[in-house]
Amino acid sequence: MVTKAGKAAKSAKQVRDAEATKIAILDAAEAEFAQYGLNAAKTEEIAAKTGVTKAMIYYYFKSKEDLYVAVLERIFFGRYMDSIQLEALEQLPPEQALEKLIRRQIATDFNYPHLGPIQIHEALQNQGKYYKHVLSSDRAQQVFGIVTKILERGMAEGCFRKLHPQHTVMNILGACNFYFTAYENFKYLWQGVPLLSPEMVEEHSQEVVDLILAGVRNREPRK
Amino acid sequence: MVTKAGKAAKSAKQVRDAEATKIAILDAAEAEFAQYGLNAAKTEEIAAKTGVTKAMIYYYFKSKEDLYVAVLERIFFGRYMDSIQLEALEQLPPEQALEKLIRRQIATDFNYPHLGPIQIHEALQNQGKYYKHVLSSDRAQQVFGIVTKILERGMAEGCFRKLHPQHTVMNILGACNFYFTAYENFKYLWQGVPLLSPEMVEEHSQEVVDLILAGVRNREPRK
DNA sequence: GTCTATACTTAGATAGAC
DNA sequence: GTCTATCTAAGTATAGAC
Repeated sequence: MVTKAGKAAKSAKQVRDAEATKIAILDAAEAEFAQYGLNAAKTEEIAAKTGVTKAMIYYYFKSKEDLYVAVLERIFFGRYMDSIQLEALEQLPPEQALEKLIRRQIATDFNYPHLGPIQIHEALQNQGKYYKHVLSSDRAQQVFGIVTKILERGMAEGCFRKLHPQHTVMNILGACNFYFTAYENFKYLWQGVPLLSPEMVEEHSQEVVDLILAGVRNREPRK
Repeated sequence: MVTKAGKAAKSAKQVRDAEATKIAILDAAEAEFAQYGLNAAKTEEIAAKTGVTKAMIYYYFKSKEDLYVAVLERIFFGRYMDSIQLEALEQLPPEQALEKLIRRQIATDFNYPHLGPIQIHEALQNQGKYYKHVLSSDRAQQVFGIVTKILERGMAEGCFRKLHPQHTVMNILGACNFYFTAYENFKYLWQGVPLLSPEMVEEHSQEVVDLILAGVRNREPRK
């Protein structure tokens, strides 16, 4: 998502504003890295999209690698974490918590379309090397632990059947994210289906919620 | 997956064998494109992995782009299609067909670890441009149509609840594939869990089968 | 803080010998 | 069919003027 501050600053040309320029570069870099990943992204392109010269990138971020790390951290801590709001789910009944989690995950994928692609490129191209310190941070461990806890609580209370929490977390995220990740291929398979329209995304949410909730629900509740 | 013919030919050095060299190049290119995608892949690296010089790549394939297309076609028509065997599922009862489909999809992901990454890079980096003619081919349309038909048959027969077939196809594929795609990131989140061991992949299969079958099953069958 | 110009490096592609 | 050498383009990064 393009930050307003960034856009505004660079459209009113030649205004010297360090913070705005930095943000504009981060915004452009985010889009470039989302499409190409660290290795195929070009600083030239990032500069062009930003509306500044390449030299500015190196002035503010020292190297392409450093810029990449800055983008990774901003999108995870500054976007994903704020948007997914996992803490708020801890107090809800397991089924409600799971439904909200799914809806928020999909809304986040839709609102921040660069998030998923950046994470995938990082996994495939760099084997998570630059993402390691993000995901092994206390904050990330704690927040993802909440999802596992929701599933365990559901099993303990008897509303969820016996599940492997870690597998289930991945399967849920897979169902949420694949839709967006694979969209550009599937549009050729299902020509004419407007997969990325808001209506279809809403349909997607509902389908995932129905599928997953039915998939985890315990059909033989204790007496 | 590295083709035997390719390996063998290039380990017995300097044997002039056009077909074997071509296969060896395709094998190396497949691995390189799986990690980096078209744009970040380097012909230099492909040549080094193959054990031949860069010039050979251009002798056999004319350009990096042409080599990429050759890899895409081979992995889809020559690997995926043979491995997934969708035609064999048409006659089975819907639930059995769906279970087999999931198990085969995951086995295919495991046996051909380059397949998923190549497809994803193609979607993200090139918006499916080079994959278009593959996925809009009669063969692909027909084969993926089988999956949709299995779901529709299940609904017609009353064993599946009301589903949107296209969403369901994507959600199933997402649950199957995300495990492998995101592995390199999740290993940092769940340190010590051997996600890619054969035992865990078997567990993954079982979890997805259980989740999806429970998720689509009709709980109020007609009388 | 921003630009222009440029050094340095790598990667795609080809020519020509063997 | 394979290699060495090389051309050319593109990309990362820096120096220095404004």
